[in-house]
Amino acid sequence: MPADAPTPSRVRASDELRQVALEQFSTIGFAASSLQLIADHAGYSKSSVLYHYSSKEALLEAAIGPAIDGLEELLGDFVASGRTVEARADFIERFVDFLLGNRLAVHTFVNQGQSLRGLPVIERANAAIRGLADSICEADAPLSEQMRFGVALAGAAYTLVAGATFLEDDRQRDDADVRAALISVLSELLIPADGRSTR
Amino acid sequence: MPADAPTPSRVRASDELRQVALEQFSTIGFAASSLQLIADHAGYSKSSVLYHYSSKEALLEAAIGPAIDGLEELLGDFVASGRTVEARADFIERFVDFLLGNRLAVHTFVNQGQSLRGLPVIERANAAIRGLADSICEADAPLSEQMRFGVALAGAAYTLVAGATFLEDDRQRDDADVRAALISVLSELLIPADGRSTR
DNA sequence: TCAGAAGCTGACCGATCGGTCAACTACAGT
DNA sequence: ACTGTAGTTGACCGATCGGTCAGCTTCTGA
Repeated sequence: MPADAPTPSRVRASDELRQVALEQFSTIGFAASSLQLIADHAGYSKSSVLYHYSSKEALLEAAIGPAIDGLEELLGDFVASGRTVEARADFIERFVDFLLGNRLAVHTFVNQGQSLRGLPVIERANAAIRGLADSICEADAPLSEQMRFGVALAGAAYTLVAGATFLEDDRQRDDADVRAALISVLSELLIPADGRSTR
Repeated sequence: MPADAPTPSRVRASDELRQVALEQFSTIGFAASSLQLIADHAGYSKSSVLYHYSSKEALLEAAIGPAIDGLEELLGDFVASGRTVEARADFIERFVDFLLGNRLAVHTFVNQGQSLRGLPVIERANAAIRGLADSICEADAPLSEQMRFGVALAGAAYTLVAGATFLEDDRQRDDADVRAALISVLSELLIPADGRSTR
């Protein structure tokens, strides 16, 4: 088989397993997602899962690793850019897009970042989240300012992510509408206006 | 032993176990908190845990049930009161106090409300959360308004709760300061001002 | 003194966990 | 036709899970 052929009509088994695993990890949790269950949902045997991924932890890494990469890149760019109002506005937009494009992965490492401590990939996610909080909000800022940032970021992430938990039977929103509304609310909270200052 | 004597100098074993269990459930998760682990942390045997609580699920119920009762009462009072600005302000204050007084329990059923679906006590918690979202924000409100409520409530809950996850090595905040800052931010988001309306 | 309840424990049970291993099939290159 | 490799699988392993049970102590009320 040519090396460049993307396995034309059939999806790769490893991709299938990674996607099924991500769905399980984000909905019922990593601990409760047994390899047997993932294998059943994907239509394979447990042994096949362990053939493509050397361990359950490796499967988690494959499932949420790329999203963490994206978050790290987002964080790096924001730090590199100035602390200007424009940089903030740009960051908010990219952050919302990131959330919308990585809902399941974000749900997984945000909700289980505490319980899964010790796993390298989770430590990486926690470091990124912490870096995000630190960079967007300096330590000497007043507490109400820090609280505003915390509520904005956590609220945005959890609202999207918990939409799957508590609003899933609701009519599915148009992503574009959600994006606009979320950017609006976040800007209101994070872009300095009237009396408040950036630092 | 007289029935009214509160076991004077010694704390009750069941209370001790309930507290240890709550700590474990909120930090490493319900699934990962084995009865053996809880027993070890409390200085009892696994059999003793199952003597005081008929099952692991009963232990969860004892650990987070009271907090859910409190949330339901809070919700009921808010629904009973009018939809006035004063009612909202009062609700925000009580809500923040509730979060501060039930951090571990809230952490548990907010973060694991999805993965633990099926357990009666968790269903009760999810119903309360959903009722809260529904009552504070009517379905016909504009999306940006709903998003504002979602970000506010979820952000507040998660900020306090994730403080334990990502900021625990930080110097511990004065609860009174946190309370004031959080009430300030939530009021800014939820109390209708300038152009926006209550419905 | 003694009956009995309360509290606590180790031994044990079946089920399930993550993971290993040898064997089987299908197919590519030679 | 032969060989090697990728993919897949069931059988199996030790560990741990939640839960049951019989038995041990300690104390109390009659």
